Amino acid sequence: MSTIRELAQSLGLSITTVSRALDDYTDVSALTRERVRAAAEASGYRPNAAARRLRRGQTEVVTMVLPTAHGQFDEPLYIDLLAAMGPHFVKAGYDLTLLAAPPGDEEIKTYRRIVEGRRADGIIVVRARRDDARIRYLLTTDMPFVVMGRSDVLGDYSWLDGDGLKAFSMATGYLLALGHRHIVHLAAPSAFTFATLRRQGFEAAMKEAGLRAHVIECAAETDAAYALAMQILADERRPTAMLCATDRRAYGVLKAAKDLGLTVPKDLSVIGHDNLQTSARTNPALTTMELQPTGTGEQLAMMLLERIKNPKSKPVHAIKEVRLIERETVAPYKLPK
Amino acid sequence: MSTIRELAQSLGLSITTVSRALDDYTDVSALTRERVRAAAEASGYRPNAAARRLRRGQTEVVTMVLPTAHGQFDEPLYIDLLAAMGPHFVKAGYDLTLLAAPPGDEEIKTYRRIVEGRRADGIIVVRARRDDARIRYLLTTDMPFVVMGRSDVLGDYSWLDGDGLKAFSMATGYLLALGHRHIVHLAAPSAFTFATLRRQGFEAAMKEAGLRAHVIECAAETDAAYALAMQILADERRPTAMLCATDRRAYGVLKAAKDLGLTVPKDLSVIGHDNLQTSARTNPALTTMELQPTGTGEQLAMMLLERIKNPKSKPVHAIKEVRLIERETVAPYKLPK
DNA sequence: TTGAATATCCAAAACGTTTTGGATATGAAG
DNA sequence: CTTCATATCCAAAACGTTTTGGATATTCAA
Repeated sequence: MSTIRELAQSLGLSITTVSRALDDYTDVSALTRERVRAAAEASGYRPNAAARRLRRGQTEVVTMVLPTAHGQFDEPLYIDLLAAMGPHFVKAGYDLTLLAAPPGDEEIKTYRRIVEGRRADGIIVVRARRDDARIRYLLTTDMPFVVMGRSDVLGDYSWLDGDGLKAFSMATGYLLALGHRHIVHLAAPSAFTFATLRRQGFEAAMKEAGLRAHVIECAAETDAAYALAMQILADERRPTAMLCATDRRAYGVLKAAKDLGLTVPKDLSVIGHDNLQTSARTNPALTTMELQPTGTGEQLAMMLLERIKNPKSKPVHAIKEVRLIERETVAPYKLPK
Repeated sequence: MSTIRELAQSLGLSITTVSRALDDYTDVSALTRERVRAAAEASGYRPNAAARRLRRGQTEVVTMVLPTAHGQFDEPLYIDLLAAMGPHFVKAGYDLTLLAAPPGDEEIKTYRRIVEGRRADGIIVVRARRDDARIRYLLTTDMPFVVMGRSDVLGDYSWLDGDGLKAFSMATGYLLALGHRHIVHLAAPSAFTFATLRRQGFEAAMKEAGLRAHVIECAAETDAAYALAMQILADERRPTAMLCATDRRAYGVLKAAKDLGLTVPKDLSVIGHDNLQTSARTNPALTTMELQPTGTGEQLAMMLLERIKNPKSKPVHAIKEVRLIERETVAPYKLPK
């Protein structure tokens, strides 16, 4: 229960001097500074966070709001991101707060609570949507924020995204080079920007090869992908390869193939995207794509810290390369005898 | 940038009355209360969190510190826990802050920072150790906390744990009933309480059956389990079943079996514990044990809220049942011809 | 009509910092 | 001996709430 007042009293100094000594001001003598330092250390004094925040007008907190469908953090991807950003915020003196909010009304309310109650100095918005109410709202406030993913919302804000278009174009090219001609793209709902970009990459590559681009939209859940894949793969004119917008969708495809007695990759090649931890351990191990997660977290953290420190600075946009991770779910297409 | 002062001024009321109106005090008339409410709603007024925290002496924040080896949140288990607790804290008006700290000096420093800087009203300690410096430290403070797992540290504090002893005793009995006689238990380091309990469960069941209990200690990482399993399973007198302290260790065993050309479960039965999301998707799907995650999160949240609200109340201890999830990695033992 | 009870309001203090705007002493320069 | 710069310190204000301890009307009972 030690306050700066008690500490000052025990040293026979004013609280002003103690405060300034601890904060490296030049108008306190080296001797006094050391004396104060030692006493603070010994008594375990630490400034009351609420008082300092009130006076300074900043919270030393950044918040990430996870969009979550049923009260669950269902995206391991964002947990990894969180993990990667954590240390950088800590080093800069910020706590990282995590909140979950279901999309819709509740989501914007959560953002308002943070902004209006001044509960954070900055916000990380993840899983950008093409028309994103969160971004639209934040642009009307002076709360610094960065976005993971791209959005169609216009305005000056920093964002970072993987190059989904190029990645899916390359992955398609990879399958084409292996002889596949009938490829189905299991896409995410077009409300998400990443879905559109990945789809465009697929379509561009197929078009260039003079082939028809077969796209099927699919909800995020593995079960939804499973149900869809069961239909697609039951057809005798089934595709020889499926390019999935996400790993979770790929899991559904893998399960459907297994249940239909198809061998992956002999009968069907599968590619995902995200490189979730699980993907290395599916059997066979999933061939997928990933945006280097650690570098990304650091970059995103730095982008936000810059926005906080210097709100007038020019927002930054970064498109990061996505790399293909070849594992065991892709094989050359062989004509059935 | 709206403050209670501005709101009061615009209404021609004192800030006292506005504050009390918003907080449902009885000494403000119904008419005034409604007027204040409406104005607050319209102007988007929300109390400044720092000011309210300073005055009230509470932070409306609870913190969970994840022990993390290399700056990574490596335990999906605790993420699920976090997800389960989140909504309950939100409902009670608390923000959930997440911090990561590597075990050792840095870990205690992180706890000191929270306690001494009054950065939280309560703390959730996870992955309890037999001699746990975090618990020892927290017991010297007046910070409310709850522990996930058991510890040998004596003192009055609330904790919740799965019944690992019974679970591993039952699982061993299950394998014995299927005819297995040569079972190896891949244990966690004995510094963790859960490791000791699970081991005791295994040993008790083996002893009752008059068999030798073969225990091998193994680091948490899948790779460590893999290396150990490669040795154990290469022996021609290899076990017919392996009971693993955690799913992550079981993954290593599964991989080793595959690399050695052994078929699971025909040649080797494997059981894990935790039921990580991934475990349902290994091939074959892992038979494992789990402590109901959602109920656990809620219970833990309630325990902490109770400690915060009523620090003098008697701490609570809960041992929750663990259930076996039968999937595809266990089969009866058949004599080789 | 008077006194007490009740209803409704508010001024000022307090929470623990950081920062503003000096005050005082010392030394150097003229 | 002044004057000015410099070094070192500090009292008081401010941040935006909540709470304490009344103050003022109004109503009711006698």
